[in-house]
Amino acid sequence: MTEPQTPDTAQPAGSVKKHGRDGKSNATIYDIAKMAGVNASTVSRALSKPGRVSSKTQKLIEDAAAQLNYQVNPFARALPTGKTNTFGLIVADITNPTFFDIIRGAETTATSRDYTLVLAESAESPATELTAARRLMATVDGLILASPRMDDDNIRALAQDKPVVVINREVDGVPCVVPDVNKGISEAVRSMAANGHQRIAYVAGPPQSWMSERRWEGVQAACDWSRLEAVRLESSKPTVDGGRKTARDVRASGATAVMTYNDLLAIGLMQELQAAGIVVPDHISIIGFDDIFGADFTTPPLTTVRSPLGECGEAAATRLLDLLHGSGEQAGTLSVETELVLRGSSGRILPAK
Amino acid sequence: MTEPQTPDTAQPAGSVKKHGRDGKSNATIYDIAKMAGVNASTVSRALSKPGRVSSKTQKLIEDAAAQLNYQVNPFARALPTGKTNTFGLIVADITNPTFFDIIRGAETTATSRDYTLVLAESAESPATELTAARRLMATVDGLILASPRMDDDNIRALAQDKPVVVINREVDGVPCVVPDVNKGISEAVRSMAANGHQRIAYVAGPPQSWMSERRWEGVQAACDWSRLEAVRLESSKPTVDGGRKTARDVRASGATAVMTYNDLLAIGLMQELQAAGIVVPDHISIIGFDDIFGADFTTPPLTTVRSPLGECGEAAATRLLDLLHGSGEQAGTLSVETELVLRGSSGRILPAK
DNA sequence: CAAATTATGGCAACCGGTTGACAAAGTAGG
DNA sequence: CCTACTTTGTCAACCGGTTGCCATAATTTG
Repeated sequence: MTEPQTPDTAQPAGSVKKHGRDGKSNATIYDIAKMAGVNASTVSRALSKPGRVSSKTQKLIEDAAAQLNYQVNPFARALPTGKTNTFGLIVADITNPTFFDIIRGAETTATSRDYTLVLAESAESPATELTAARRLMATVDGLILASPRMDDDNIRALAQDKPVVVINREVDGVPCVVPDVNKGISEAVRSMAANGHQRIAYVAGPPQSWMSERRWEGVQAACDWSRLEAVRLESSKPTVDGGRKTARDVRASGATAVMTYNDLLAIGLMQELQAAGIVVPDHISIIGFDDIFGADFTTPPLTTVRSPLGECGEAAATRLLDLLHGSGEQAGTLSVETELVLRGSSGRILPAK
Repeated sequence: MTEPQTPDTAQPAGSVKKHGRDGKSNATIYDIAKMAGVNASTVSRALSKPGRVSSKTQKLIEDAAAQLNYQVNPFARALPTGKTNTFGLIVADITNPTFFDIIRGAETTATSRDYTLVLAESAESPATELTAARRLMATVDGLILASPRMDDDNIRALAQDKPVVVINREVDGVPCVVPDVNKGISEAVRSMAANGHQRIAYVAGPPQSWMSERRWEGVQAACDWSRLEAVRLESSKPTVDGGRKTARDVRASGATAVMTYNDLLAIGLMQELQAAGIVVPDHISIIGFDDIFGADFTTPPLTTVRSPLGECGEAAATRLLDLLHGSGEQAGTLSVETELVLRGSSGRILPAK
C-alpha cells in the first residue's frame, strides 16, 4: 500500500545516478578473497576470529580489506548469528527532561562499547509501549525500559525472549536499576523538620507509576521518623500544568511544605502559588524530585531530591551489555543513591503575620 | 577481543534455557508455506506484494501466519533488498534541550510511517560526528543531521551514498530544513525599538555554527531597518555557564537590550545580571532564541524567538521518507517560520535614575 | 625418519527472506 | 474446439556473511 509500485520504466536508461549502487558499490568478503587469493571463509575468519588464520594471510587480507575500504554488512552478519550489536531504549515520553539524561547515559555507553542505540517512545501509553517493544525486539539484542508503563507480566514476557533491563521500577525476575529514594527523602524531610515545618504534603504522580508510590512511602516513613504529619494529594498529570492545578489543594491542605512526585509538578505549583502572591519559601517550601534540566532556572531555584539519571542510563546499558556477553547477574535490582539538592525553594517558614 | 570465546562446552547439556531458541522459536515463511500447503515464495508475495496472489491463497497464508504468530525477520529482508525501514538521526548534543523537540518530531514521524529511529550523538565534535554518520550509514536507509558540525563536503559525500536531510544549516545540493530567522528577529527588534532601545547587543554562539551567523546577520539587518545600533559580542560556550560569563561584556557594551544566540546563554546571562542587582527588564532587556523547554521557568520568563524545532524534526523526517519513496525534491531548502514569543524578560527600559 | 599433532585454509550448507523466469491453470476470443 | 492471453504459483538463484567438517601443510614427538 504505502510502498509505491516501481514500474519497469522507473530507471531511465543511463540517467543521473543517485544513491549507492553506482560503480564502487560496497566491497564484500568475496572481493577481498579474490584480491588476497584465498577463500571467502578465510576472510571471514581473519576478520572476526582472531588467531584463527596465520599472521601472513591475516595481513594479506587486512591489506586487501583496507584497500577496498571494506565494511561488514551488518545484515548479512546478523542473519546467521542473530546478533545485531544494537539495543533498544524505550522511554515513556521523549520530551520529558527526566529522560534526557537517561538517554544520554545509555547512548554514551552504547557507543563506547560499539553498540548502536535505537530509541522509541511510548507516549505514556502501555499499549503503545508494548507495540514498540515488540517491534524493537526483532531488531535488537536487548532492551532497556525506562519507567515502563506496561504490566509486570508483559515485561517478564519480553525478558523471556531477550535480555531486558528496567529503569525506575522494580520487576521481579528482571534486572532493574532503581534510584533508592530513601536517603534523599530523609535528608529532605530532616531539613524541613529542622526548619520548623510540621505538616508536609506529597503531591503524587500518575496512578500507574511505581516510582510515585515508592516516593510516597518514603515520605511517610521519613515523616514518621521525624514525627511530622504527611498528607497525600493527587495530581492530574505529572507536568507543569498539572502542577499548577494542584495549587488549590495544596493551600487547602494546610501544609507548609510540599514535596511533589517530580520537578515539573513542583515548578508548576510554584508558578501558580507565586502568581497568587504566596512567597516561596517564606510562606511555603517546595521540594521536587529528579533535579531535571531547568530546575535551577526558577526563582527561587528549586530544591529537589536528585536521582542520578545519567548514571541510571549508563548502569542499565552496562548491565545489559554484560548480560549479552554472558557475564553479569541474571536478575536483581541495582540501587543508585539519591541526594537532596538544597536550593532556594525550601527553608524556614516566616512567622505568620 | 571483547567477544568472549565460546568454548564447545558452553551449553551445558539440558540446563536452564535462557533467551530465544527455546522451542517455539520464530516462525519463518517456510513454516507458513508448509502449513498453508504452498511454496515459500508464494508466502513472501502474499505478505508483501498485494494482489499478486489469489485472494483465497492470500487468506490461507494470512491465517497460517497469524496462527504461527509470524513476524518477518528484518535482516533476512534487508539482505537482498538493502532496505531496512530505519533511519538515523545525529544530534550535536543529546542533553541540549534544543534537540529534544527535534528528536521527538523525527521519532513520531518515523514511527507513524513504520520506520525505526536510530539515534546518535556527536558530542559537538566534527570527527565524532563523521564517525557516527559512517557507522549509521551501513544500517539505515537515510540520515538526518541536526546542526551538523562537519564540513559541507563531508555532508555532501554522505548524501552521495544515501538520502540525507540537514536541519538548522544550509548545505548546497543537500535537502535542508532551516528556520527562517528573519520574521522572528524583525518582530523582536521592532518590539525593542518600540520600547525605546537604541543599542542592541548580540551574543554570538560557537564560531563553527552556521546558524549563529544567520542570526547575527538577521539582527544587523533588522537593526539597520529600524535605525538601531547593533553590536556583536562573543561567548565561550553556548550554555548557561557561557551566558554567565558574558555578563561583564554585556554591561560594558552599553547596550540596553541583548539578543543571545540561544536561550541557554540568555538564561545564564539573566542569572548573572540579576545576581549583580540588575533588574530585568527594567534595566536591560534579554531575548533568547529557540524557546527551549524551561525558557518560561525563569523569573521573569524569557522572551525568545521561537524556532519550531518539533516541526523541523517532523519536516526533515517527512522529507527523508519522501526521498526514500521516490517522491519529493532532491535538494533545496525548506524554511519554517520563526516568531517572537513575548514574555517578561524584555520591555520598556526604566529611565535611569 | 615415521607417526602423531596441530595449525591453516577450503568446501558447502545455512540464516530467511526476495525476485526473475517459467510452467500450469484459467479465461477469452475467434 | 482451438489458439491467445492472463493469472497464479513454483523453481532456483541470490543477498553477504558464518561455521562445522574435512583435507592438507606444518610442526612436534618418539
